Amino acid sequence: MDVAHSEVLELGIPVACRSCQARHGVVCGALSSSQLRELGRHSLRRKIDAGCEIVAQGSESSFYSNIMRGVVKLCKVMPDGRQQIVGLQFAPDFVGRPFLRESTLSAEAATDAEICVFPRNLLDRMISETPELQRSLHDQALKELDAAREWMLTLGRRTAEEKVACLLHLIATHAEPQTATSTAFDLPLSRAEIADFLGLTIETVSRQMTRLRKSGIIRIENFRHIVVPDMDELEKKISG
Amino acid sequence: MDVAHSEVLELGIPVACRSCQARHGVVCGALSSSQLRELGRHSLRRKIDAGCEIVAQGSESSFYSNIMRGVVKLCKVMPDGRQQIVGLQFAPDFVGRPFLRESTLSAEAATDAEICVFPRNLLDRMISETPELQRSLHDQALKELDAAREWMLTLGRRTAEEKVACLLHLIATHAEPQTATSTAFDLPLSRAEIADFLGLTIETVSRQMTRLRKSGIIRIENFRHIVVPDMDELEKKISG
DNA sequence: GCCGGCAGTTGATCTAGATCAAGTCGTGAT
DNA sequence: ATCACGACTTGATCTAGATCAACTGCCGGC
Repeated sequence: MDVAHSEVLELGIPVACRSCQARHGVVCGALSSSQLRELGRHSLRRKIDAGCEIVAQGSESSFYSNIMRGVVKLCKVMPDGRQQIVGLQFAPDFVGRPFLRESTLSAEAATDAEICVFPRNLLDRMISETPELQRSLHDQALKELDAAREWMLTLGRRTAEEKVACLLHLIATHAEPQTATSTAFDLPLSRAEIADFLGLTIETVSRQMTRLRKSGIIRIENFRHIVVPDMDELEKKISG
Repeated sequence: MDVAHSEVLELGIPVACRSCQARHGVVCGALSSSQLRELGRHSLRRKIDAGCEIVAQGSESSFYSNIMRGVVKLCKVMPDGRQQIVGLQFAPDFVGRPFLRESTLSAEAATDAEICVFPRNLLDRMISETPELQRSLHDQALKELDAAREWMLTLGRRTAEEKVACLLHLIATHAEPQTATSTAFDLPLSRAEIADFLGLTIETVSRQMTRLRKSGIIRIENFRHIVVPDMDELEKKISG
């Protein structure tokens, strides 16, 4: 986090400033400075290691968070162990389910991450007092809903190769482009996680990755680092 | 609609009353009587035949609606014609995408239906003026998001038989139960639509339906009418 | 430097569900 | 009554992706 842009609040916890909302999360951008100060007094900034759980499926959670850095995966698991990743979240997304205490999914850091943790009661009160905050959370919920439905199309109707291309495209759009057409990024997910996101097996994911590599659409360096020389070529694999 | 419970407003259009929100849609339940009167003055109640489109994918829509009766399906289609139903909506759900003019999906009546159509501009104004309305739409968005993610698990990780059981379960929970354990309902979707909802083909849907029939979990009368003698048995097919 | 273990790849085989091809049933028009 | 058509079912076959089984390459501990 860019400390020059943050307010350092009571307890020494940097939370956010109003002038650069995008960097600091959907929550903080919608609050007045006195609300921010109060929230900061009760919030905690935490470093999270990859793989560490933020919210557990089926548990009651007494806090919300904002992602400040890193990638968070949202998972659902069935009693028999089958697993599906139902969404990825990037900074500055909000993590938590307003208006419902029990979580129907788990949130887990996919990479090392930093989050800002808010007490649930306090934030709930602020939501009901601050239409601008309600609006900003409503807005995020709708974006997630659009993304979820787009992914339903991918899960239900695309081939394995298209699915993998979709995943690479999704992650590429959250990375800084290198030039007008090319992008490079580190995959935040293992092959097993990609499989659980796409409804495939590890082996098929691997095969489709090498297919895309052999066709020249991507380069793979050290398993996790991906180079896309031409995003248009990648998009052609998706549109169907 | 229960006319005894409605206010008949200017233009003779019955819209809603505050005392029985559930019957009349998430929008009307959150409004004051003067807002209701204003909204009613610019709203239209419409009967819609099965198959008729309410909002087209990719189009700009200048209205929202509330479902008063019937079932609405939300579809996404790919350029090459592959199709995925990404959600079903029942009365009293709200139809439309707040904060975004262009629709990324189409909404189509799955059965004969009745909807209440609101001008977009007017309702947008009311949303920004009425935290209670914002809250109620936020709440519906979150419910749809939960449902979408549950369905992602179904699409990505369940077998064909489980998928069909999930669909029947979903529709059964929106029908009036007959006794403590048994339910009966008319399917609002054709086999082709069920296939597009589950990411399967017509033939597999049909085969799995007869499998469930032969195993005694459901009875099928006249193709479209389903009897579930014991909902617990149906749920067992789902949990995995 | 060697060893063990995890993450990923690649190959051989199997199978759930797709595809192709007849069917049946029910309904509405002539 | 008969025909035509659309919605659904059923059967035979095919195939994309799953499963099973090596194998590679990297990284960390000793």
